[in-house]
Amino acid sequence: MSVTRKNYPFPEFEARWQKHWLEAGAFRATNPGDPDFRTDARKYFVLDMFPYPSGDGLHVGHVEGYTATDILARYHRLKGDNVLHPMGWDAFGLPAEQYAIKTGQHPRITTQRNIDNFRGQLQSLGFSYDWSREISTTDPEYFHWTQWIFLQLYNAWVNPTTNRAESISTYTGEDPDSVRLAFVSDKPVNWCPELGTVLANEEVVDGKSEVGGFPVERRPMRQWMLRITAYTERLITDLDGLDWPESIKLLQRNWIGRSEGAEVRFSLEGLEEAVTVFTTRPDTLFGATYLVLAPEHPLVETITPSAQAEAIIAYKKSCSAKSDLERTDLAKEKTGVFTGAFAINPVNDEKIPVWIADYVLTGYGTGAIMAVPAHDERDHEFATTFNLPIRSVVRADEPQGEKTQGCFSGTGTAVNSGLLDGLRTPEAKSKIIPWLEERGVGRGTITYKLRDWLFSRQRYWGEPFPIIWENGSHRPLTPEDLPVEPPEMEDFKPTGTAEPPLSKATEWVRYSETASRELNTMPQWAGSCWYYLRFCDPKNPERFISKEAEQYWMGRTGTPGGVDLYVGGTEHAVLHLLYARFWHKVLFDLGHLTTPEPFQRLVNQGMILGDDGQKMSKSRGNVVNPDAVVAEYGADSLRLYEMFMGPLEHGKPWSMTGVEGVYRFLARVWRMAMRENQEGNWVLSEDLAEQELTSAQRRVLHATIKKVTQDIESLSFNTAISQMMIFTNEFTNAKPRPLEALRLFLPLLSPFAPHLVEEIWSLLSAKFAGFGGLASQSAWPSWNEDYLIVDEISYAVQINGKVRGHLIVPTGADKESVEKAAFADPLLAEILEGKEVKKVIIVPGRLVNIVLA
RNA sequence: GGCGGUGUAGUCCAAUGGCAGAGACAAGCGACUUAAAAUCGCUCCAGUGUGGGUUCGAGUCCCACCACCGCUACCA
Repeated sequence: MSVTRKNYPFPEFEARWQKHWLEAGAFRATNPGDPDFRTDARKYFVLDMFPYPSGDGLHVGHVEGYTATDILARYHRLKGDNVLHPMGWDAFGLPAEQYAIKTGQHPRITTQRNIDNFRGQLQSLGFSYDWSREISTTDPEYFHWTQWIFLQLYNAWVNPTTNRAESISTYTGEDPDSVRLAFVSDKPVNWCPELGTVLANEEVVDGKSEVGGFPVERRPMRQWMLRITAYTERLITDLDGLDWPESIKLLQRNWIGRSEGAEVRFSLEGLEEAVTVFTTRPDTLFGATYLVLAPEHPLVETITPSAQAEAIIAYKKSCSAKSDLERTDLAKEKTGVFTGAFAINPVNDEKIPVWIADYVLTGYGTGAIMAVPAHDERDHEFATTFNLPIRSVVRADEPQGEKTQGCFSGTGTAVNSGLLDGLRTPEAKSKIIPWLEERGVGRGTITYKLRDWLFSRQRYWGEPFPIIWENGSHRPLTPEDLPVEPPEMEDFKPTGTAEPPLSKATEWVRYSETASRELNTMPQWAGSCWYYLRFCDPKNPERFISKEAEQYWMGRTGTPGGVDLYVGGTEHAVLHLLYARFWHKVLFDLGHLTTPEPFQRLVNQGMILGDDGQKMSKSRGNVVNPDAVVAEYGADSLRLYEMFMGPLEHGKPWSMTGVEGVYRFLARVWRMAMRENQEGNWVLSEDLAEQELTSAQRRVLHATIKKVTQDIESLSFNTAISQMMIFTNEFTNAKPRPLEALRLFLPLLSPFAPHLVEEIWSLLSAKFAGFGGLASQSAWPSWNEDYLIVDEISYAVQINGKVRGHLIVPTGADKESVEKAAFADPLLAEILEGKEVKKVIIVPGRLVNIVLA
């Protein structure tokens, strides 16, 4: 830390103002019904992705997003809005539990310590959160309602006629458990032996766990699932009405992975069973030269003649032995075995062989494909490896040249395809589907990549399920039984088997003589799926959110989303943001919410890189600790620097000298009002005076109000700061300095550097009029366009687009007089000597372009 | 491999299709100072990754390529 004297005395006042704001409740949002609720104010709900309180503390990446939202929150307060700007903790999760296992400390203790640390760090940055609304997902008063929402899911189904969730009591079929939105499944799941838990598809990357990078294998286990697939269409179409980055919408659409195509039934030679395949290219049916089933396909045993049985069993064994990691590693080499069975192609009655291969996945489509090696790369590779026939049935529009070796997977014209010959690919598709349907051998259909959400984990540190098992069947607890708190346990280590750690709490597990509790817990995502709702009404003991609070904070007219602005990192594009939308829609369908979408406007902050341009990491040694920056340069400098680095959405490298730059700027602002006297104390500057602004000063001031206002609205904080630097450069040396400039400027700076502004504001209010109260609660200034007008404008004079001279004309001159003035210029006359003018283009206020023949 | 994003001064970054520079960092010079720091003032530097195209006019729009970053990956 520097021992030199600070350029401005931030250590003397930053902590003081933080304390003052907190004690005064300066940033408290009011709900309808509160005594000081203002009915005339508009609501503004600006939300951060609440952090997981890790032991490492706050990262400069957190600070970036949190500063952006804090600026918006403070800006909207100054505009008079009722601003909801809350903070909380996503505190269940694997790292806390693993740390607890390592150190023997209960996760509740370490989590509480980390939360206290995070809260202290956030408060030291002056963020204007309404701390009276703080929540933690691990608090029983909070997860009470997480469990309640699970019961809503358990007790609901999506009625196919309305395509909306409703009470399970409206279901008239025989097996309600087959349609519940929360259900039990025995399908193969992602099991991570190292972590001792199962994981959602979204948590598995390259066959490894997203947390820790441990190998993940597939094995069948009894697990709770959430039927997110019932919402695929709405999760896609409702993206349209949201003000989100297109790239994030695209990520979600791709993750949901909608594919239009057809299912086609291939009968099997000598057998009653048939194989149904899914294809997006039914127009290539005539080019299908073999079928492939996934090794786990249920028909494999049935269709395999005894002669082949051994080879098939051996292959299946080798596949299941492979972890997902190995399967992806070996992606290039296609493997497979002929089953010995043959299928009949329904379009031409051709007899084609049936193979099994692990490049066909059991979970997608029907788990079986028709292979068209001439027009699908994977099929082509497989057919080449195993010497299977390749038949071309689509002619490319353009000759493929040398690439006769490869396959053509684009669209073109059907050939060698009987009734489809001569048709373009889209027409061929729409002709063959009705043809298949008429003959009962196929139908048009849509499949999705999105699978149901695996919702249970074999962990201790998570929400217990409000479920009881008795005689092998499950039933829900009632809302009166909530919350279900986890048992106090000394030993919460994973058991090393699929048996969850809660099984060791035998007292807790036993619910009655014959019934026992569900032993799994919910995944970390559960708590973050609805926390934004709880912020609206965090203390309500009766409901997860009151009707009034929900309608007020989440209601919007004309748009589907409730939260006005949501800022966070891209890493949640397909996890949290998809899960939260799903829960929100279920609660909406069940009548608990008024909007169909949770987040209207979403912004992703870019990643802050180390000063070497690399991702910050401990191993690279390029991590910047926000606490150290605050200690050396102050909270305002850190906030301002992170906003000045560049566009919010972009990745940008850290630069300590850049921090010094904004620090010097803040010191200049300080010296606009303050002067250091002989004794080395800061006193109000004698240059300050109630003085009329010059027209040049007034122009800069109002241009600054305009630019900062517009740039905050568009989240262009870096250019807003740049404009405030222009203002400061203009005014630091002005003598006398008009107080009016500070009255209007300080509120502009206060969302960015709130401590500094608050301090100057209070020092000025002691001596001058018009600075009363807190700067954080003053008013946002407005600008006057008239003050921005200048008397004369310089026009560029171009010949054929090249600048050749300049021209000063009075503001507001019409095109004709500008043109006249341009031609009156003797320099121009010289250049134009003997040339023919073809065209004159005049851009008002900017330039004259003379086009010569 | 696919998708998305970004390429502008030594560096970070600005520029509704209209004079490439708002701001900052770094560098240099000067003022103040016994000196230094701090502060103040001034100065320097690119024709916008490459190649085409559209246009009176392109950093900006279109096409192709290159580089870097991010996401995704046998999804039929």
